[in-house]
Amino acid sequence: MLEIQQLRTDLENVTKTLAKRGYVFPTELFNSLEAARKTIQTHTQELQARRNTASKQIGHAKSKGEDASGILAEVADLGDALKQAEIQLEEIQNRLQKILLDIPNLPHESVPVGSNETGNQEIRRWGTPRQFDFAIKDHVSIGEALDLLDFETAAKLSGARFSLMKGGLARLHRALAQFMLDIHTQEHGYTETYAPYLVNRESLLGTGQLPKFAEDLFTVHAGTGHESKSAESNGHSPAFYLIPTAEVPITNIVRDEIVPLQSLPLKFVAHTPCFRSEAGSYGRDTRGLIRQHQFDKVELVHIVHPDQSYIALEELVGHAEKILQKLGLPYRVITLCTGDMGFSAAKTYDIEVWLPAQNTYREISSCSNCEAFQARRMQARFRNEQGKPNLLHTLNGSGLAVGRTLVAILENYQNTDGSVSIPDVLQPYMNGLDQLRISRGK
RNA sequence: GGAGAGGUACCGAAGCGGUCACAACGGCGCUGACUCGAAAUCAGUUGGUCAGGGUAACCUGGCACAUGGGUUCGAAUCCCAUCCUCUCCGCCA
Repeated sequence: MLEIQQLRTDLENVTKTLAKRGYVFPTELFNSLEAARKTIQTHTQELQARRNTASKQIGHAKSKGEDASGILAEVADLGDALKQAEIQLEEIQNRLQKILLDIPNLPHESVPVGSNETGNQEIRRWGTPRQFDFAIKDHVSIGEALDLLDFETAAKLSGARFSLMKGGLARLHRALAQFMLDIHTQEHGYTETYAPYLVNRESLLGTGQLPKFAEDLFTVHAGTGHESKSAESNGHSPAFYLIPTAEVPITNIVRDEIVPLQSLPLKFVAHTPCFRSEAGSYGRDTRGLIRQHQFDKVELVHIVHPDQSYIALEELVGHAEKILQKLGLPYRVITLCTGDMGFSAAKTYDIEVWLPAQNTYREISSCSNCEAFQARRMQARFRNEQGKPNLLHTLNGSGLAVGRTLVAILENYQNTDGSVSIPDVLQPYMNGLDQLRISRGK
């Protein structure tokens, strides 16, 4: 959410900056609502002030045993007028609030301007893609040939865009998450957290997934015990939402809080499943583990002093990169352009890992500085040097998406005989196993 | 699921129809005194949010007693609904 003050005083610049990311600000609507708000709010507050003084006078008079009927008569029709004004004001405020909640964050000045992913800027590469002297397979073929990956059964259990992993692959998946958590807690100073996978509406409003992106989320309704009478069909609002990323519960830790200055920065890491409906992505990445309704992610969140957030963003990307370096997976880092950034971000770096079967780099992490955008929605504050509450800055980034990292390992570490080597750093997590290979029935 | 207690500022907590929300009383924070300095002690003081006005420090007013309704000239206080926390019982991985 942007600061409404900024819209009032600097609307021209704000709309210009928003236009860079393709957002058309409803200037006329906003201005007319603002004008109405101003008169109605002033009027309402005047009526309230009159009611307050009159009531106080009545109280004084009655306590002294004097006659208050004069003032009572004076105030008789104030109630109706006030109620009407309050209703009007609330309606206007709601409409303004709705506009405000729909406006994306302002891009930082360092963000390249562009309308889509072609405007993104590569800023560095690490590692050299391996040269294969045999015909390489993609991760689906590799996993299925090893009898460790089974999409058909997953479809039977749940439907499309779900996966079933077994044996060494399931273990490798677990190993990756453990490895990432260990590095981030032991080497990068994060606090490990375990958080709810179901969250309420307020949390999603706080981080910006709601109200605009409801169709991307899975909802959970409280059970009635009767399938036919499920609350869903009654049109009740959902009791919970499945988290699309751990960013939601973790960032909302500081919602409605005033954090003491000396406890900053807060750095949290969490390994959670993520649930996304992937509405609007039909036909894209339908094969394999790249785009699933359910996937695991290790998420990094920073809660920082506003002066520190761009330093923190560089650190955050570095922490995610470290994982890929330790795994020996080639990657590149790109700065998303204004048109390709997410709703809440002021600046985003994507890390893309090399996938040989696709002969390209694919997103494996997205690291964003949201500045005060989420903090303003959440009323997440700290007590500043002067002892006054100030909005925090929030950042989040994947460190990393576990499923996609698994894909990268399968493809980059595949061998000519169909086996897959396990990176050295993961072997301790695999009970010393150094390869995934055919072993029937296991 | 049953019974009870509770949700008031940064924290603890009093208030239980008007003169205690300009929120008592503690703590915390800040300022000053004492001290070489600190601790302790003593004194003072502030604390959320929105609007209007002002370059500004500030001024004026509104809102905020879990949330949303209701009763009333007036609600933290009375009534209704919902959420959450705690204690006990039951059930349970």
